[in-house]
Amino acid sequence: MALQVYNTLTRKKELFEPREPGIVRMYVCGPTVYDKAHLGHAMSVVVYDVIRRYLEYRGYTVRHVMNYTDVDDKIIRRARELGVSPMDLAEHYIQEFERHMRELGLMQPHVKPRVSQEIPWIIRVVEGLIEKGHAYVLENGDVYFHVPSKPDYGKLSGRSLDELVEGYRIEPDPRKKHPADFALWKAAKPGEPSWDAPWGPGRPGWHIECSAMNLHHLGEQLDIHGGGQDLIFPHHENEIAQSESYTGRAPFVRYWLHNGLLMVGESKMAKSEKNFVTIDDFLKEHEADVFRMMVLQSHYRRPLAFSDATVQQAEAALARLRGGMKPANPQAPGLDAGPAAELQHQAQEARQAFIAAMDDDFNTPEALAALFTLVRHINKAREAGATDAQLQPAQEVLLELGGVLGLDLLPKTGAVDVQPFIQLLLEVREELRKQRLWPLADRIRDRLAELGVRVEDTPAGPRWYLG
RNA sequence: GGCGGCGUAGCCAAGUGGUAAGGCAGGGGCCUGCAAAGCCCUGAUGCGCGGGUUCGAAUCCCGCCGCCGCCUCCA
Repeated sequence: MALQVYNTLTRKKELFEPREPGIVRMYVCGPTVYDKAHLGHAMSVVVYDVIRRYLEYRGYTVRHVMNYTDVDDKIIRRARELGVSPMDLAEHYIQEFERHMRELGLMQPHVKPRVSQEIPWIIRVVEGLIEKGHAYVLENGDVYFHVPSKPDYGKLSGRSLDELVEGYRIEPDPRKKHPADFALWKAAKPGEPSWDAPWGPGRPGWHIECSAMNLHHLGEQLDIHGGGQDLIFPHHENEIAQSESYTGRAPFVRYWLHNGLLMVGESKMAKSEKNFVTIDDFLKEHEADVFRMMVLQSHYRRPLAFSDATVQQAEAALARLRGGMKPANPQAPGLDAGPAAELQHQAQEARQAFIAAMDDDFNTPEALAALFTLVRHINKAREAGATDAQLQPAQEVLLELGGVLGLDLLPKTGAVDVQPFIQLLLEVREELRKQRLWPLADRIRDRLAELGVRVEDTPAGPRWYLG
């Protein structure tokens, strides 16, 4: 078995073979930092976090780059509304996004370049494109990429230039040589951030930053480029045009991965739809793994339904996975050698099924199905009287595979020193139960639950856990 | 209008030619003082609709219907 990934460029699943064996160069489009991030952004970063974790689990060394767009029309506009400097505004939201990444349990990208710090590389690429005849400078200092200079333009999004022109819903700028030409550099305007360049001061257009950052941090050709499906056109199409025209090398990207969008009812979660839930608001009500679970329960290329019901379902599913990690029943007699060995075997099968599922274009719903099956086997073994020592190997597999998905399935143990007190309370409660003083016994259980200690009675005595 | 994609049980969602995973919710049972947790059993004779190809189709082809994304900033 080998890893297969779906490539937007070819619209097929392909055998994954990085250009340099064992090394994966991966770039993911990050946010434009002009406002609070919502769950749509969170979905994207979680998807690529899982992909990276799995690649590393499979033994690849991943070099992961995610950019921050901190120079942009929207940032400038919003800063003006708020009366702050665009750079201060961007810095604020970068810090906030950094916090989100920690709260969501994401692995840190190795490099997180910002447009404002990549200007020399951007200028170098724009200059190269002008020299090679792929770009031209207007009188006012704007620089445009000339789309017809790239004959295979449209290969990613599946559009021809003719189709594009027909589809235009806005009047093309008459100064452009071709209606599809797009800005690489916008001439400086009063009150906007700008940098000097050989053809005049200004700031970069949106698409050029990713080409320049890739060149700088990953080289001329990369293995994986990810982003939301809404970035396929024009952003990624333009990125290909820029990079391949500049370097003269193709393909710029071996595997283009695009995640489906987060849906609220029938439309995508977006700022403009006013249907978004911010990451902060979600995390006030739920832990991060609930969101991750929701993302994992659907395939990354498909749209993901977001609603109160799907959140609740994810919460329940997560609790079920964690249930597999519960300890053995008190005074468990132990399993015979046969059934004990059977559990180990089932754990190995679960691992194989998990890998097979993930190898098939990161099929996380199927991978989760393997984990649920393992949980059922563990639960059965526990009910059959397995000891902790007998459960442990299978539980370690569960923990390992959950970890590959970025889930923390380990029950919270809390401070060690509270345990004697809980034990004491439970002993007292057992006495009360023996004397059939149910109201008092239930009160202890209810009060402990309020304090976050869940007590479950079993025939052999009570067990408890934090949660 | 153009391009891309989707439509699978109450909900979420895998499966892309070999006879429908998994989770949630629901029902029945076991266990239990109760509760919780867990275990067992249970749900689509059918995968938007209508044709076609095939020994065989949710999966391929054709035609409809509905929905979404992109074509303007967007993860």
